[in-house]
Amino acid sequence: MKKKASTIKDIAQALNLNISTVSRALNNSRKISDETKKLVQDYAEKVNYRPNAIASSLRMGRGNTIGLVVPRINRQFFSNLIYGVEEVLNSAGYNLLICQSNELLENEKQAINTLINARVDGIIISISKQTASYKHLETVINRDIPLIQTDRVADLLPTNKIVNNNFKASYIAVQHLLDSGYKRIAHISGPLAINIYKERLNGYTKAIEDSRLSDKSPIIFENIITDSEAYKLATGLISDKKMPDAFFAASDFAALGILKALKDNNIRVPDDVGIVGFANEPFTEIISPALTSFDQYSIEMGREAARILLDELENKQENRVPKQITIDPRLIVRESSIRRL
Amino acid sequence: MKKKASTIKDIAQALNLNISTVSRALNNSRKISDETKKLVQDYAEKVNYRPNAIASSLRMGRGNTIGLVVPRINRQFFSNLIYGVEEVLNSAGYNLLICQSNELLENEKQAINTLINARVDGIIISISKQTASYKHLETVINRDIPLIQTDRVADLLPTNKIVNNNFKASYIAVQHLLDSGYKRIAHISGPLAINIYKERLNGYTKAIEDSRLSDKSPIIFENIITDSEAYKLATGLISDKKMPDAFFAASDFAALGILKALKDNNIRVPDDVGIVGFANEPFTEIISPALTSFDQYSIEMGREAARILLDELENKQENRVPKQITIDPRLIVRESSIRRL
DNA sequence: AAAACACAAGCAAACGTTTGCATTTATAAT
DNA sequence: ATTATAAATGCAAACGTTTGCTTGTGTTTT
Repeated sequence: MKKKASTIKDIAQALNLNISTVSRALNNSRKISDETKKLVQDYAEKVNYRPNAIASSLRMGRGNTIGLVVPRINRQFFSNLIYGVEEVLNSAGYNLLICQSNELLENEKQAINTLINARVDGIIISISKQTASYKHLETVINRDIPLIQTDRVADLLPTNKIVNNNFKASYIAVQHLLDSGYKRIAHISGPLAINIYKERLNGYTKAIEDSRLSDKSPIIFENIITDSEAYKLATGLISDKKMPDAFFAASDFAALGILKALKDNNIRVPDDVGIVGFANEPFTEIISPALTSFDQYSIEMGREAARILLDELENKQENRVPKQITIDPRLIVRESSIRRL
Repeated sequence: MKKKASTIKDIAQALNLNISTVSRALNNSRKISDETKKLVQDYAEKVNYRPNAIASSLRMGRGNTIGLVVPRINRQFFSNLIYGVEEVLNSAGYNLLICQSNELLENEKQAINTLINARVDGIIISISKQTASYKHLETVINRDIPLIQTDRVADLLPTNKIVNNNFKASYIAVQHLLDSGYKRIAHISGPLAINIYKERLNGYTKAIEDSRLSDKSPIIFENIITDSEAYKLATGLISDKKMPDAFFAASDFAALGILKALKDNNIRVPDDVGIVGFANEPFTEIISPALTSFDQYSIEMGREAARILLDELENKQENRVPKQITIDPRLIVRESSIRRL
């Protein structure tokens, strides 16, 4: 004997009013007398009326929902991003539909599909490692669904973008190591298919080129992300006696692996070898020696992505020019890169 | 001159069919001839038809969407939880609507409201620090929306629950410290309004009682969560010369604060003082000495929560008895708690 | 006192699906 | 040839809102 949820129709019936009146009363329309409004609202309260957002969405043609696609929800960077997105979106009255691609293109396509079908008002995405074809994203654009790319972006797509200045940050990282007196600086890079790693690599290369070093040959190791990969790499370098005197790693985890390997082989950091990481993972300030790294303002990136999206939604105008917001990561100097002389 | 998205009505018109036929063809109903199916499906493909999930939801009375409410998306534990939930839900064809309460009851209520209005099929929640009144959750139950509580739960509410066995884990933590030869074991607790901290405290107390220690007086410090709070606490204990010889902290961050303070005061861990934390935060195995802690299987908890929910949704039956799934956290022994003799 | 005007409320269509039932057509059973 | 049966399609209502338009009152203006 469960009573089903009450609708405006029920209320109208009970109060001997028309549903349009009830609807307007609940939405505080000025066309309705205060008297009736109170009557309706009180009764709605009493019967625990909850507006059916689905019906409303259908009628209004929009659901106040934003879709978000990230590679992995539980990576610190992305969970911070989501945090920021949710914060802004929620206080603007939007809901957040979240999908993760697990770094797989197939899942990403699937997610985009779901979001389109759900008629989200906009989509924020950080593309997967595999994403090299952009057809699914073009579909989004063609449907006039505002699309914002963050962090990992497809440069060619004409969408708003929120990114870090990876090039500049890397350039600064190398300069910092040079300033500390290191001379043979290696770069540990990630999968170059992802633009951020490519950019960090470029920043590194340029900085080395621009340096006053006599030996300007870059030392690059690609596709190293986990600490164990880095550990192996560093161990190999030690036994091959090819140890550089500094590392700029494109990820903190890679930096950590290097650090562990060096410690295990009694090579002193920062005295013998300097290290700079990237992302300012929580552990960087906790380990010993604390790791120099870059704060990416991930929460703020999320907030900004949401803000841009809201702006686009609320000031709908023709022929917008896609803009790109670039945030400079902040170098956080810690022990691992300051040579005690 | 933008063409609006095509609907089954458009397809029906173009193909000179009835919309019901189109609908059935797209849903692969057996009532439709293969011929017509192919015709419809091909045409739908051609015009890039996307079913309007909102309309479908309205008609069907359900939207294949699950709501999730957590205190903070970007805490490791919760982002892992979400990861697990998303994984299971997504492959079962459900969408995930995420809200964070920011540890505020008001936000939590608001989130629940939104989710009810969105007519989600079920809700998974980890309640906020402030949540002491459960009216909003009762509303959910009264509306027959399946509700699953995880980790932080309101015991009195008759819902399914996925929890850690905090009592048992704490008991084991203390036993482990006793086995390592520590004799004055303190407990650093969190806000006791949250059940998990209460349970951990109880486990600690019981273990001390059950011990063979001559001095069985518990040493408890409440409401310490951040590492800086713990740092201050430990520093105070040192200057007051009231240092216990071991700490079991209800959070890794508290444990970290203690550890830092001890190191800064040249007290050796684990030789002079032992430490055990809780949650197995990523940093625990990275710092030196590595911190003994408890893995909570957070991803698996998320998966399990989602599974339970799906089960409840798919095998709808009257008078279900709410069940509680308890997961034993796993003690991960690291350096910080093994006394080298 | 008639015309003009607000104001409040009602009517009905629309959003895009799904689905029970009715109808048509082709096929099988008598 | 007639009827019963099955197969394929069409019709129309329903889900719960929102909103332009119409209608009915009572108040103001001339």
